[in-house]
Amino acid sequence: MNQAKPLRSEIEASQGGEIVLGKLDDYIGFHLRLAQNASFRAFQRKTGQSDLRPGWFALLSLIKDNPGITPMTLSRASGRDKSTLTPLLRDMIRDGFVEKQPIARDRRSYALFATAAGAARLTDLSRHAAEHDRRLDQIVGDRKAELLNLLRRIAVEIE
Amino acid sequence: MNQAKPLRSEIEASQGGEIVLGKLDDYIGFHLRLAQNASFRAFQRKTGQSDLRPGWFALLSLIKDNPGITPMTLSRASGRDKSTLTPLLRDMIRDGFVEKQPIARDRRSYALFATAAGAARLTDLSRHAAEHDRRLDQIVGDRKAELLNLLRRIAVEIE
DNA sequence: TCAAACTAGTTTGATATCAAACAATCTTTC
DNA sequence: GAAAGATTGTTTGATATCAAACTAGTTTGA
Repeated sequence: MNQAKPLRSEIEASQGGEIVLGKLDDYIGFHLRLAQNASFRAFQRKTGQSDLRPGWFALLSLIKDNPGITPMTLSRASGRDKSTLTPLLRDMIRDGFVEKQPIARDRRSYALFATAAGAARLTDLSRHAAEHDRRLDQIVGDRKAELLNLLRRIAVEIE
Repeated sequence: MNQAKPLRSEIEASQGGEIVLGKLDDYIGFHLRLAQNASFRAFQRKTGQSDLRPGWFALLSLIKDNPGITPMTLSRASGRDKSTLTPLLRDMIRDGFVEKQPIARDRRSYALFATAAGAARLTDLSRHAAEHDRRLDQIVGDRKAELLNLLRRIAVEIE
């Protein structure tokens, strides 16, 4: 349908601010990406000045709250591929925010711990992250619980 | 708080499936990323076999529904930086799915149109995309309208 | 009118990300 | 207890993405 040559009026409309989303407007995946992208960029702008890499906050937080966690478990908890974590962990260890210890019963892996410097840095980052998320809280208002539930279900149930 | 050395029980717990999300569990941004990432990966797996690049679907759909749209407008509509679009558009034009035409009144820019091949490809992609989004629809059930509203508001209002 | 400010698109550089292939180690199965 | 299979972490290769710097063209305003 609508295979005909576009009308002049349609073309004119496309130049202005009147964008037709079409079927896209009904796609959860599309809006999910738009929202996440906008949120991620805003967070990055806020923390970028504070010499923080955006991926660090979630990882450091998880390591602090789960002392001895392994890279593989961390990968699942943070929703990122294990190979993505390799260079991030290397840098966090190099910079003294995280330490690794061998695991006796599995020599392939290692246990991760936040150092005192890591905990301090996390506190610092938490200020920015909390500020950012407070903005998100404002936007969603009293429907936050429901939103979180839906997002959790999407993350878990999609395969 | 909880600055003390981690208990052995905590360490053990971190190895298993019991992950403590801590403050993260209350962060919209965190769950947004998790959900988007999972959804994106699932979509990619579904369409990857069909020789489709995931970024193409939204762009092609927008070009088809907005004949004559410029890269800049497309950038805003798709939520991606203009420089991200450059190589994507180049490839879509090279492969004959999209055509560009000069704009008389602004020689810096150009107008984009979907070709017949592009429309055909879009139809093909739509099948996969619709299938994927039907899965998302199942997960969110009757709260879809509300979810879309929240996601739209986040994308627009965060700055 | 024409210089200054702005805007559109491209190029370049830096991250982030996944997936596949690999090596080392564990676990299972016979 | 040894071979086969599974799991963990790393390396490598391919995209996607943004931001900043750049070029070319347009708009503004003095």
